[in-house]
Amino acid sequence: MSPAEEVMRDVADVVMPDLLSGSIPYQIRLLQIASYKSFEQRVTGYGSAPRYFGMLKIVEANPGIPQARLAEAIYLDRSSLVPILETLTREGWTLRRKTATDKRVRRVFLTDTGQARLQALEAEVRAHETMVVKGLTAADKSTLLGLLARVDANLRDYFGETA
Amino acid sequence: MSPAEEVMRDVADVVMPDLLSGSIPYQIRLLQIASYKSFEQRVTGYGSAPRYFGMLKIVEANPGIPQARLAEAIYLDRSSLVPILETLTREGWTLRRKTATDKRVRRVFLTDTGQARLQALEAEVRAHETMVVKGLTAADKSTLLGLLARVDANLRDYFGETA
DNA sequence: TATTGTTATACTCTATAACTATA
DNA sequence: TATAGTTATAGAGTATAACAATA
Repeated sequence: MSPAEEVMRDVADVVMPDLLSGSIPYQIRLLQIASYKSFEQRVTGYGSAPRYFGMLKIVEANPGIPQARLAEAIYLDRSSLVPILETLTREGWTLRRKTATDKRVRRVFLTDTGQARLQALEAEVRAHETMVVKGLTAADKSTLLGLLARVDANLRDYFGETA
Repeated sequence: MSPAEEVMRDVADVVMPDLLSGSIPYQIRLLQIASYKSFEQRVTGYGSAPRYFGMLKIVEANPGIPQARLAEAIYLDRSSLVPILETLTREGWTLRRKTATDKRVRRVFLTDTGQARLQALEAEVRAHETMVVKGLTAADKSTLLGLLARVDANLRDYFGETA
């Protein structure tokens, strides 16, 4: 068997192109996938809530937010939010109330038990974040968030110009 | 109408919780979504290839890589890779050849035209990256990649310990 | 006319399990 | 027994278009 006929048997032997290793969007993408997977794997026992933790925190901070505003805040079409709220309402996290002054609008709230369970979930979220940023000093984290914010500003400019 | 009855009309009025603004995994997640969306919106005329650019670069750097190794390199199940390769092969980017020494294995290559078109696509990818990191110095980019690599190391440790 | 929430629908992406052929 | 590729299938998650109610 000539060397050219041998078959690669181990991922460790795969050559990663420099272009990818040095690409900030590519690294962010890989990191996001790994971070999200580890989060979902670790945080169990909260039904569908972990994946909507950010959204639930926004509801907590904006009690009675209209569905359309909530959808915009998490960059979803308002039709995509409907099944999510149905699930979270069925699981007891959220409730929707009609608005007296504008009968088109339904306002979203946390239930009392949703509020309480969100505290417990938040502790798990913080623990996960601690794992993710282990070894980074407060200055490192601040630097990282600052650089990510600058990248985010570029993307907002881009969408602002093209929208 | 009492103030409490007024309805929020603008996303700008939504309060973003500090926990989210200061969360590195959450910011990475939002950034990834925005970055990927801007990339797909900008780079057109290359069929399905833009979303698999990273994979195509890995094939380029590892000509003849077995499907199973390629799937591992991009963190996909090997069954998920099959329809992707069927599409890219149908569009003329890739080809698969059986291996003489191990008849189970199919090795993946770029076609000549795939190789040539990948050069043109790469120019678009670089232009997109330039937009994303606009305003960052070489030192900033290096710092950002270094901090992301440290986060990535934490996640690899985590998966290494739990797998 | 425009907005809100909803429904119907379709498409993309992914994993799991089971199969075949080979090793 | 284990591995490589495939197929069938199912489940998220999302968007678009069209609708009724309301502004």
